[in-house]
Amino acid sequence: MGRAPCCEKMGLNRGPWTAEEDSVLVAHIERHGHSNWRALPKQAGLLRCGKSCRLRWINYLRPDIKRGNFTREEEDAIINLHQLLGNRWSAIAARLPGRTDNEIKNVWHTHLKKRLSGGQTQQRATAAPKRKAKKTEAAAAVNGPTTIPVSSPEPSLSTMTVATEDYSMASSADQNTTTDCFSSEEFQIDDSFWSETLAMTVDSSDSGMESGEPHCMDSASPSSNNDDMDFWLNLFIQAGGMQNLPQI
DNA sequence: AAATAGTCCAACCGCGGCGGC
DNA sequence: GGCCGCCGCGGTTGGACTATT
Repeated sequence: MGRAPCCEKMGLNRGPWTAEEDSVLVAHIERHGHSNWRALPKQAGLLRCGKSCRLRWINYLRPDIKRGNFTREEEDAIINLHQLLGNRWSAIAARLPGRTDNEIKNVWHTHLKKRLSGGQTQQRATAAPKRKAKKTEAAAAVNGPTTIPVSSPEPSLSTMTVATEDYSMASSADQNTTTDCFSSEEFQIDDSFWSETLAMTVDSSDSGMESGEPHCMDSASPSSNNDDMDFWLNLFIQAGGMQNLPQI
C-alpha cells in the first residue's frame, strides 16, 4: 500500500544519537509537542527521519522513562502479561509504567525467555547492575533538566516514581483518567502495585470502578485499543485465568 | 595484558492499520 | 471504494560492554 519509505536516506543521519541531537529533539517536543513526527525533524532542524525521532523519544528521551534493572515483580508481571497478551509488547508496556515496549521486548528475549525455557532460577533482578550504569548515566546527562527524577539509581518497587504525565497512556481518550492518576508530582507505588496491576485488568471492567477510585493503570478506560484487549482478558479470566494455563 | 565469548540494548527495518482525500 | 500518507508495532541486528580464559 502507500507506505511511505522509511526515510529519505539522502543526507539524513543514522545510527546512535548524539547528545546534541537529543537535546534538540527534547527541546522541540517540549515546545511544540509531537503532533506530526514526519514534519518534526525538519521543524526542529534535525537530520533524522521522523521515525527515528519518534523511536528515540519513546524509548529513551521521554521524561517518564524508568531506568534501571527490572525488578522481580516487574519481570513476573511481564511473564504473566505475556501469557495473556503474547508478543504485544506495547500492550504489556502500557501496563508497566515507565517501561517501554522495546525495553520489555529486550528483557524478554535476553532473560525471561531463557528463564522460562530453562527453568533456571533467575538472578538478574537482584544482581547488581553491571553495565547499565554507564549508559543510564549518559542518558541522564542527556536528559538533563528535562528529566523528571524518575527513580533512584537502583529503583525499588516501593519507592518507584513516575512522571506526572504518562505519555503512553495519555495518548488516547483516557487522558482524563491519566491526569487524575498522576496529578501529584510524585506517584508512589507500593508493593502491592503489581498484583493490583494485574488484577485491575479484570476488576475494572467486569465490576466497574467499584472502589470508586480511578485506576491509574486502568486498561479498561474508554481507550479504543484496550477495550478489545480487556474483553479478551475478561474472557480469559472468567475461563479460569492463569491457573489453567500450561507452563511454558 | 590480550584475546575471545557472551550479554545487553539502542536503533533500524518493514509491515499493518487507520484516517483523510 | 480505492489510493495515499502517516503512525505505531514487532522483529531483528550491530555495536558496545563485561566476563572469562
